[in-house]
Amino acid sequence: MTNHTYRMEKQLLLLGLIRQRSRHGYEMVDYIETALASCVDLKKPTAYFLLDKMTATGWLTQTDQREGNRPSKRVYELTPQGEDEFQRLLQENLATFNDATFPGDIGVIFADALPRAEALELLARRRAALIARQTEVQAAPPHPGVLQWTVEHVRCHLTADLGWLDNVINDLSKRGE
Amino acid sequence: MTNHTYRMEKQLLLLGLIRQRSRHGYEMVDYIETALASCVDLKKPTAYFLLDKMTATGWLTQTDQREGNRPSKRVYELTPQGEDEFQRLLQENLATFNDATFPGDIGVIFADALPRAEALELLARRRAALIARQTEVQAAPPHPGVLQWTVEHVRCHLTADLGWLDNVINDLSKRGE
DNA sequence: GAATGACTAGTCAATTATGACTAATCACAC
DNA sequence: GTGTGATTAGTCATAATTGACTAGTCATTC
Repeated sequence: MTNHTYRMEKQLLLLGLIRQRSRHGYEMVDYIETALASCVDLKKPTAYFLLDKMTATGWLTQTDQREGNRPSKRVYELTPQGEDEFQRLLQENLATFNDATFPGDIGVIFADALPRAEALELLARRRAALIARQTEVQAAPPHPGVLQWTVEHVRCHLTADLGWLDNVINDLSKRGE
Repeated sequence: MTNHTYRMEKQLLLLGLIRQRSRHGYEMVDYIETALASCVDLKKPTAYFLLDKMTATGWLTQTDQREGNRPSKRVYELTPQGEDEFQRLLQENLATFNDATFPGDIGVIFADALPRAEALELLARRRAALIARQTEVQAAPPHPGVLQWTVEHVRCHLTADLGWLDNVINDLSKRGE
């Protein structure tokens, strides 16, 4: 009855955040979209969907907290089963290696459908976007604790990517000389 | 009326393959799952779905070819509008930089929920899987033409990833000394 | 000649994900 | 006092994707 569907990482992430301390939805979604965008892509409706599903399964509890007249917060907490599931997902995640896919390679594969000069110009734009991203990451304030690792991860892949892209551009511009 | 849905790369890929020469479905799906797995994740039902949709939109034509008693092949060909769309998608793909996401980072973020020795052992397994993948890629026969670039891409990201992972393992094993 | 596996076609129900929307409260600027 | 934007909640129709299945032919092996 293992649950291979509903990409586990998303559930792991939500469970992990709630485990650190009880949280409410908006807070998590906000945090994920800002601090953790480099790890997963998780939008609000999906988050609420998973949160409800995990509550139904018995991994979470929901409690409405109302402070003054503010719209009420729905606070999520981990149940013992939730903790078990968290442990399981965490172990699996840590032990597994997933390699990335590179949708950008598809364009490269078909690049010779374009005049070479045009392809090179478009790739130059891609390169500029990569550099911009790199600058952005370098300029970001240091992230606290473990998050530093995620930033480092992005940084090192950007560097690798730039090297590869420069090779591609170089090869392409030399072709047929 | 641009079509941002149905992740463009998948359409670009199908259009590009059909553009090279007319193809039938099985052939493409097979090729994508073996040679192009590092670029996209595209399963059969999705492929047929997109192929039908693009035919309905007028980018492709379908012709059934029957040789002898063999089950018929459905051969796809590009229409002029298909060619236009291919050009558009190709230009966009080449000019765009997309950074990867790293679902594996989620586990790392929560690694201290586990005894350190256990976390390290699990990460060692991840590392072994990465190395295995690396060996596999190195051992693969040289790919023809442009596909070499995609292999190179994977290779360089695996190297980067290994470096990062070793840092993480190292940091983690030193913590609290 | 029976079985197996590669080649070819698909389908369908179910799962997974999101864009775009509504709604309410509060703090602050103008 | 009137906006405007942040904070909190969500929903719903639709899009996107896939696992698991059916179905037929051909070549080859036992």
